[in-house]
Amino acid sequence: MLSFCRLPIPECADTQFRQFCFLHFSSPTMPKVKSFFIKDQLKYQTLKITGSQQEGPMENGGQNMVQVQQNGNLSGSHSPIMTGSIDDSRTNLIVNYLPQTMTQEEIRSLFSSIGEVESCKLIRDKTTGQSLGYGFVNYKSPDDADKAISTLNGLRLQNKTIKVSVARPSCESIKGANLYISGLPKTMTQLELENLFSRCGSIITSRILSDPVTGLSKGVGFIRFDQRHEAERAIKDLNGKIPEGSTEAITVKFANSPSSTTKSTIPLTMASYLTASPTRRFLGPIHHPAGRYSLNPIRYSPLESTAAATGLITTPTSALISGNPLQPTGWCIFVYNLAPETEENTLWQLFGPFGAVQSVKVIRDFQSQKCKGFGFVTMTNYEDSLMAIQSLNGFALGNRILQVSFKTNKTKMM
DNA sequence: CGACGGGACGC
DNA sequence: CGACGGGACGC
Repeated sequence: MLSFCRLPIPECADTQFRQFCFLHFSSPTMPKVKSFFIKDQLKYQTLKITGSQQEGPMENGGQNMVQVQQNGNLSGSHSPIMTGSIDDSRTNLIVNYLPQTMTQEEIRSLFSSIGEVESCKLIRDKTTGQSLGYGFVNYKSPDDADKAISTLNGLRLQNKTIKVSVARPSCESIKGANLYISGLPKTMTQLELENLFSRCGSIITSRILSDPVTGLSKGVGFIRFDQRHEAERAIKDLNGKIPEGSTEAITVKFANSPSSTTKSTIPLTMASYLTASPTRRFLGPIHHPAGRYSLNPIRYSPLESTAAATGLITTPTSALISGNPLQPTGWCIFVYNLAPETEENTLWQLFGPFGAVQSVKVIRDFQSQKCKGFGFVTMTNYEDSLMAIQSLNGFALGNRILQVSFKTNKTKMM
């Protein structure tokens, strides 16, 4: 069942190279060919494995390895572990792409089959407790660590192929080096993405997100650099830049941390629940048009104060307003004729009195950071949105007359 | 008269 | 000769 072979990789005992070794098989179930390459040196070697998966590779592999072996000292010639040393640079492994359900004890059990494990830690989300899919295994002996890499790297567990490599020493400078990139051309490949960012530093991983159904790129992706300063450089160099052959500027920023990612969707959902029904109860039934706005209607819309009540009869279906499909996010309102200096707080102040406002957005020119004359406001309740539109459309803000309506589907392309 | 974003965060 | 899955650094 195991789709790996025991295969010593002496040159990978060199810490500098080991972390760049990749092992893969040509076939998931019956590997005939095993190859590896050292990314930094663009050097790789393939071992043809034709016989038994246990003995054959051991011998073949060991001989083949000698060609690239630099200072292999596999069998007994190594010095004993330094007593009292805290040097775990050769014993500490990072295990990636673990199955979601795998526990720390299962990991410990698996890796203990190689040799004595000093410590084992599965990294979990701080708040949810969910596995983050990676962990650390520290062996007592460097030889066992080597053996674990050669034996367990590439092991298929459930739907995952785990990766076992030497962990970089824990160091502040490698944290926060993961970038989130948006605005990528839909045609851009992962390789092209890496080519774009490789000038800024050493890329550890990259990824372009794609729609699981269509397989098409979502135009966003990730780049993890080796060092945080490299990521910072990439933000400076590439944020707002237009890739060659594209017309759109990309956005480069630090990626969310895993824990904040899971948190972020919950408050929005909660907000919809909390604001929707209780608020309406306080407003009273529809046939009672004297809402809170009727106390001072002239303040917002002197010309339309009586018309405001007529829109409260029914909530339209999603088909009626094309820009507002019935979505959990609410009703999106287009606000036009904003001054260049307009900021978000202006929109909050304008729309807040009409009910729950989920978000506001002032659209700005990237270069000047001045408002392009319009913005968007998303409100939770249809009735509140309608009241806000009817009241604020035509409202004089400074020396400008606002135009306020539900958002349509217009885009630059159409 | 015109004018309708950006985000998206990996199972 | 040839090449790579997927949240990669301690929550």
